[in-house]
Amino acid sequence: MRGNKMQETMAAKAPANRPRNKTRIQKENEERILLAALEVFSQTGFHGATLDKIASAADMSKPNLLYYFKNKEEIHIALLTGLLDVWLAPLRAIRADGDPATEIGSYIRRKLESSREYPRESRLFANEILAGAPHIGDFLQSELRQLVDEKADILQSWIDDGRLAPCDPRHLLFAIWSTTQHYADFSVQVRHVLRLAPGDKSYYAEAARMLDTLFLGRLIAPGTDS
Amino acid sequence: MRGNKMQETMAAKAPANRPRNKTRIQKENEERILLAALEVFSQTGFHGATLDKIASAADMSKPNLLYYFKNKEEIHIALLTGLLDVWLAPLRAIRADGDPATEIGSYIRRKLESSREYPRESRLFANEILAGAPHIGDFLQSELRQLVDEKADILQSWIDDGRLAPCDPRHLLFAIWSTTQHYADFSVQVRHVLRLAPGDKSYYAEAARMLDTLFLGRLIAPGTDS
DNA sequence: TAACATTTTTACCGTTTGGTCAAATCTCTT
DNA sequence: AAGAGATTTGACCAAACGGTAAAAATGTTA
Repeated sequence: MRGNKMQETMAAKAPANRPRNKTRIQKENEERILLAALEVFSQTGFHGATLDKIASAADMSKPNLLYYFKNKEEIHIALLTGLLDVWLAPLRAIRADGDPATEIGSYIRRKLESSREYPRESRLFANEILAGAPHIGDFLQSELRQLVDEKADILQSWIDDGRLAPCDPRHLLFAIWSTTQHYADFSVQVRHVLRLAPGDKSYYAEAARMLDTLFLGRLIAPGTDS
Repeated sequence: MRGNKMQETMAAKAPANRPRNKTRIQKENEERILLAALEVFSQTGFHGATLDKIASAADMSKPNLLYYFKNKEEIHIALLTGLLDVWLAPLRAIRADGDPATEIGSYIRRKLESSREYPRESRLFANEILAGAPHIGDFLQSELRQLVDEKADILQSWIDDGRLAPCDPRHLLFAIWSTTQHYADFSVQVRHVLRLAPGDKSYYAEAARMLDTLFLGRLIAPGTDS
């Protein structure tokens, strides 16, 4: 078939296609678009975001935006997939040969840090899960589940050794995820309850103390059985 | 002014108006609409929900739906405001004269029960907060904050009495909210990690055990300092 | 059952939105 | 400086969306 030349031409015309080195402009603009899209998606969710909003946030015309990403969903997926490794990184760092308290404490600190440094990413992720994970169902079933299995085994071994209270390791992870991400995803509520101005992140220090008490110390004083 | 008759006529024509007893049909249909809207809003968020979807879920034509609620936002607000009391109820029930472990344990159980029984409501609420609470900002600043202040005082008195570990009471509440609501809001993720089928809620038993260990027991075994 | 109010439907409208297309402009290499 | 390819733009479109108006149908009540 004499489609060879055809393919070359195609690849040159459409930048999002097959392996063809990216131009300087391509790299710059894709970056700009993703940054703008993160802002917009994390504020209004997938359906609330419009291509016009993203384009104007990226200081770019809508057709130009669509020159780099073929539709709205592709931008969303690009953002999410770029996110997943960041999301998993703190979990990956848990070591089997460490001390339970140290490892769990470090994990909590990393997740909390992640919430403080990347609240938009956290909200993007939360939105996706809330919506039923239409785009990252595969990730949840494969990469995430496998890594959780792996780390749950480590936690289980600590339980078996009597160094950790008997509990379902996966639910322990759920508790860490929810408490740490809460400060990014529900920051509006947190701020209203604490009477803080928008953008004030001073509550993270107290949050860290609370989570240390909760996960590493004990909350209820002994000898207070009713 | 001879506008009296005018007012009466107005009130009769527009059902959503001033105090005029609701018809049987009005009560039925408003209920149907709110139920359908809860389903749709909780699945796709405010922007993802369309009047057509809600109408068809309520088995009703769109103009007919708009005969009962004047626009999309009004339906959303009606749902949310109906929700807030339910959301606060478990917190209200905390008693100052109770035992810390008992009170906190009961509170957790009530919140967890709420997540299991009303996951759609929980997701609706989560969506609203995630979006920056555009419709319930007032609630957060007034009712919620006041009640939290009140209950935080109770927790603080327990801390002062040495019956509860020193910690910021508000952050303790955050931890309870996040961990319990996580099972409703992030159920997709929970199910994927646990390899459960959609609709399977069997994980709530284990969740309750985990949260008891976390909040009422101690997670890290003593004497394991590194 | 007649009169009146309530409810439902049909047909429609303006706007927003995701997306296309071809022409124009810019950039880079030779 | 010229030519090829990459990028940007303006003009446009069909579908979806939120919402309206008025007539038709139904329910209620005296």
